[in-house]
Amino acid sequence: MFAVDNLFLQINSTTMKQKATLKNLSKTLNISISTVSRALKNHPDISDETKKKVKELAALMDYEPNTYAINLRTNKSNILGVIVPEISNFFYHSFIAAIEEEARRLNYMLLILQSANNAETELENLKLCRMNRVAGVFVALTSHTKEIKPFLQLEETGTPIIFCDKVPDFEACNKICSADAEATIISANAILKSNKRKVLAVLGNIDLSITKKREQVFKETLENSNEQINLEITHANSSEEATHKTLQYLSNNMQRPEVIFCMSDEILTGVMKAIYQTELKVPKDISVIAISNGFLPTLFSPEITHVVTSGIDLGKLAFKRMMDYQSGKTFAQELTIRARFVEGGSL
Amino acid sequence: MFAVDNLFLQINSTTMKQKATLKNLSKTLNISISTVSRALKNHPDISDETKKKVKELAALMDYEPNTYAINLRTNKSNILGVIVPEISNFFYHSFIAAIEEEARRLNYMLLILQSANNAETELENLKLCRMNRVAGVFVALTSHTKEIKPFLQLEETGTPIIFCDKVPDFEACNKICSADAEATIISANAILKSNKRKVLAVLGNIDLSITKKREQVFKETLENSNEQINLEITHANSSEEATHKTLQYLSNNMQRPEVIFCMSDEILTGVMKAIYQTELKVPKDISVIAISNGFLPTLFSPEITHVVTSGIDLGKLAFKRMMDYQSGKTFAQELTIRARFVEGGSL
DNA sequence: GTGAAAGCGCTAACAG
DNA sequence: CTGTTAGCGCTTTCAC
Repeated sequence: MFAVDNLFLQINSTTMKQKATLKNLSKTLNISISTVSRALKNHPDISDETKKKVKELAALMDYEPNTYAINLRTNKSNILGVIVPEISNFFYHSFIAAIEEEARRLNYMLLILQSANNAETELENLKLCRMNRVAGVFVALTSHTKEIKPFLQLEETGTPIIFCDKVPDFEACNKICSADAEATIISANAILKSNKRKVLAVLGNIDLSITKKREQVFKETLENSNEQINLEITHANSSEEATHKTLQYLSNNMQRPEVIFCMSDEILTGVMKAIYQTELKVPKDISVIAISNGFLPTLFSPEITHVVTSGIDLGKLAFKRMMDYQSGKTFAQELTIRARFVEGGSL
Repeated sequence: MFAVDNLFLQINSTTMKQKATLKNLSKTLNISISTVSRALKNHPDISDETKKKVKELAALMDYEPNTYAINLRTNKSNILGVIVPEISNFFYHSFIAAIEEEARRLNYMLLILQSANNAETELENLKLCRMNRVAGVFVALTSHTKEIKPFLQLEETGTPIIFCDKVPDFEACNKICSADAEATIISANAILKSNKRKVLAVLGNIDLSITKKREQVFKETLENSNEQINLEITHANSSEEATHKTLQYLSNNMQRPEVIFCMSDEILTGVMKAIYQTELKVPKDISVIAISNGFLPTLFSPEITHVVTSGIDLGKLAFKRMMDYQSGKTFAQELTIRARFVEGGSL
């Protein structure tokens, strides 16, 4: 204690204002920088006495290692890149939140980047990841991404890339996907079981592969059922457009669908607004089923029957894959999050 | 061109695999590192010829500056810290999205950290900011934060701290707030104007200063109106609790409120669920008004009349303040985002 | 057990 | 106009 008090005085008068660095610590203690460095990391070579001395002073001076120096020296970082088309989206939002939680637990930091659903911005984001020597990157591709070479190139230099949700076709890479087909099949089967025969499917941007996939599977499932289904399909690029399109179908009393399938949360909000604008009651006059991230359908009354593909689950699994990669399992692997049916009162 | 081709061959055979650094560039070009560095930054001293040569090679070798080296050398970074109690919250989410957008525009990167509404985690987050030599930090305090000294200390070392939304009482610091009182007054006045006299106010966690403030202002505004108002107040710590509490009031037919005031989006979702569980119709049987971030009220039908305090506006203003700070305006300043009344059909 | 020394990639005085 | 030099703070080999 006495020694420390002594030091304190000394520091107060001369070095207090100095930034605590290994060099400064070593100077005040009159030992070498390397010894200080080792002591702080509990290197076995260093005597307990020295360790104690060093650590006490370090605490006193609020020593904090300079991450830039460390990263420069070791040529790596504990930063993980996360590149998503957009943050303001239920799915990606919970995806990021899940990764954030895991990252914090395991002492990683996150560089969160959104591509504004723009392939060029995405490339820039990748560059930012490179420049920051990230330890790995999670990426959900934009719908316009044609070229994944830059990603694979980065991976070749030893930086793990985990493609999430929106993944490329190319096989030899790590992918974490939602069970899109499964979710769609579950939805279609629920509709079949409900015995409604006039079906309206409101889908997203027609250019997105996820839209194409869901459309195809949805159609097939209904067709293969041997039931006489009257299926209408429409596409909307936004919640507003979904409202608009849906209203057209609802206003035509002859053709009015008995059940509406919404392929996403965004579509669902649009569709529900359309329904509210009519006098139709759910589920008496019209039924609704959606594929969703899980939160939104519970806001309505009755709650909307939906199939969950969870961004949280996806984020957690992606993170786990990243950690496995970091510990050597670098082979390509495709993992899938299962879909889950959630009974609401809307079907 | 010939020269470049030549270089290419040379690179291909010997240096291609090397990481592009100033050193490597300088070696291949037989000029000094500093000249390369200057050429790349368009330093006026350097001849156009040299600049051209250097830039061509840099492009060819995919040169990317090492941010760690730069930050170490210059002892600063283009990273801004963002510390919020939680991301999964309409308000903070849009707050972050707004900052993200501005940051991207001005070439800053974001270190997004959530404190899980825990003062200790918040302190750790601050430490992460320090360790990363962030150029500034935006912070929305947790409701448990008692001690803001660590923040002020960081500011003393030259790192701007902008307190946002949940700000400390201490005056001598930069704050960006929503006009809480104003939003509450607008809500209360809307209720007074509606001539409903049985009012239920559903508020958030009673320990939060924002709750106290809104409660106090709400009460005062109603009291000062000289109208005979029958006001009930209840508190809920979660959406679920809000549902539960609201149901108790709704089930009692004698006492049933005519209008419900929801102090936040979270509360609003809970209250609406409760209403849905009864046979009551909005606004015929019961009216609703909320203070909100703007998105959620539009999901219901009729849309909920609300007062917007926008996370986006707050984020944008906070970012602007940060930039002003960076360019020298370091004096303490308190800025306020005005509230905006949005007519829905629920009152 | 401890220290000396080299170097990660870059910037910025200073010197020509 | 270009080069030399001295670090930023840290890790790590090698030597004692």
